[in-house]
Amino acid sequence: MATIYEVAALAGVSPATVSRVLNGAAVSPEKVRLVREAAEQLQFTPNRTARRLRNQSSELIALLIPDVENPFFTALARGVEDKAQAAGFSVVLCNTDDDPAKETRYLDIANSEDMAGVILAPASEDGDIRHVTDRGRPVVAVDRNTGLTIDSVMVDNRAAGVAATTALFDAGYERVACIAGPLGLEWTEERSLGWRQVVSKRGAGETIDRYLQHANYRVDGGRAAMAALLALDSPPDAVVTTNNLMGVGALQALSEAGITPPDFGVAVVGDLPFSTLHPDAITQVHLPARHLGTTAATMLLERIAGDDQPARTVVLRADVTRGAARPAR
Amino acid sequence: MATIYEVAALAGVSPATVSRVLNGAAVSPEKVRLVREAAEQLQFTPNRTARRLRNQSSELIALLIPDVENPFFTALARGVEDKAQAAGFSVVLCNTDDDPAKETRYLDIANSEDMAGVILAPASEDGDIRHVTDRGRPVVAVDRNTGLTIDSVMVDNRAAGVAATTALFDAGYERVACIAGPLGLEWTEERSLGWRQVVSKRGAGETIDRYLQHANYRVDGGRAAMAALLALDSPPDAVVTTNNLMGVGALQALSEAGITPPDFGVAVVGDLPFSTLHPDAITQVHLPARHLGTTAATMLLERIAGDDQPARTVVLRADVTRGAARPAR
DNA sequence: CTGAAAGCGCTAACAT
DNA sequence: ATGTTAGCGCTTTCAG
Repeated sequence: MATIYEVAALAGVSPATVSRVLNGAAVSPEKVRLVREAAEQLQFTPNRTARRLRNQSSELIALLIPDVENPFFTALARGVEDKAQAAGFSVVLCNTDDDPAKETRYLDIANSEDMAGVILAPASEDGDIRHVTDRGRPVVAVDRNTGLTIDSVMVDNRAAGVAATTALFDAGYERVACIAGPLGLEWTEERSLGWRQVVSKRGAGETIDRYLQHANYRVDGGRAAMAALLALDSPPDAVVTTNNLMGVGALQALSEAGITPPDFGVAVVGDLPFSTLHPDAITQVHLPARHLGTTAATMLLERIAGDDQPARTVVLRADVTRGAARPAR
Repeated sequence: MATIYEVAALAGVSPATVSRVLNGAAVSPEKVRLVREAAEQLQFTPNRTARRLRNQSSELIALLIPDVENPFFTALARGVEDKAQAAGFSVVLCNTDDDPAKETRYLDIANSEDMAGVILAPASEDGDIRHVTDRGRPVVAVDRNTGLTIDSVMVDNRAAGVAATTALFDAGYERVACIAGPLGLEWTEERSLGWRQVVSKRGAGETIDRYLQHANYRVDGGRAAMAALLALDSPPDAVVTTNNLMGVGALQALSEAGITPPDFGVAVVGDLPFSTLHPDAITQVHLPARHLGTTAATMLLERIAGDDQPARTVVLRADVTRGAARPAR
């Protein structure tokens, strides 16, 4: 790797001048040319490590998500990347696996790597985010809340749950169950509260609790929960899942039982990734994953640029694609 | 951020000793204790930037993939991450969008960030990989070939195409079409050559070319190509798609036309992500995505550790899950 | 075993 | 407008 000293020597100027040319400070056109030629000739690329050590900051944004294999988060990542790229920043994607320890580890790395900022889908509400914010490094929470008052971009989870459930009742289903994630995770609890809210008005009141299943929030969890629901004495005729992956699992279980929507109503909070079903067989509450990402990135970039207004919370709304009506029996 | 100077001062030793403690060099037990306590008290985290500038190397691995939203590549990424984590390395995921310019940009970054190595699913066969290898930084190619003789981990694409096509003929289909990616991409051409090879033996010879569709290799491409095939005078009764995403598109187009496998045979090279279809309705040639990642990471880590044997190429095999037989008419 | 000091490549005062 | 120089935080000779 050539250094600015070598470039300077070849161009017959001082290293400082080379640095100035690189950073667009005032230099005579003549020397600019000389430096550019020398840099070209030596295939010079500035050493980011040295620059960073000097500047105590980099053009790197850390994006911490629970799972790169979940399309919701990859879409979000795409949104972040688009905005970041355009502003000259690179994004470092980190998998936390929803493990607070891994999250902490990555936050420490963000610090010791002098990253410009962090976008975080928090694994828990009480992570070590202060380590980062205390050092003046901006952090934006996305999709999930933190205990701290920092910028955040959320989805109206309650409304999403309500919308999914309402769509099913409107389509003529009467016994609407819910497959929710584990207790204690705010996003899934909110969505299932939305379900409960609608069911308590429009459903057959006494069956509410039997119709609420908690599962791990992945495909296998959704599948198991759906199987359990189908095995009930008086099974539901429709189901809401509080995320995309459990939706896939539920549909798999239905398919294995020989049941096809809309014979059984299905509403998913989230987008069914790569679905090969007929588009309006089911109801989808589309979460604005990518938009979540672009919004978070925009806010973070503002903070990086020095904006220090009070913490903001943006709540994005999901929009619904309603599935077909329940077929007559 | 506390520095080793502050730790040293607090512990009453020299910065060099602090460094030694951190790096496990020989230091008297007494001072080790002193240093550890001081570090603890100051919440000291070593500055990676400074360390890297000094050492000219980091514990960062760059992973360049065309698309984070493609489950094949996220599975691969998981594989890389697992191995890397275990060895104390962090993985930086970079999206190239199959754009050689972006690829070059990221390779430059890998250089100027002093990354330990690069795992690359190349966007083209003649990228600027030399920039990196010339600097002695190890690079492992994965999933696709480069022009250079470097370590690589591949899939037997031809065999995958053969396996997919054979499964369809064996299941009783007679007019097997192929939806391939754009011309000029080796991986998809190889897979479609596998198809051609089988069809020329077992198929109705004269229709080969009409049954070969080229599409962009994403969902919409597969869908359009499938629609085109269905509109032919004598349409096929089965189709092979050369990747996962086009498989999804093809299934969508079939579903829109009211056709359900196995009434129409479908074989996909790659895994159908999050499929809600009945598991054996279609044939899948499972590409060992994760294994590709772990293998590449293992090879890269060996190189990083100093291994300098000649370049190796590992070819992994796909295994097939056969779909149902064609129903009698 | 330990400390002093140089230097990784770059940038930002400070001079000129 | 340009050159000189110090220093970002760390590791590693080199002395002792």
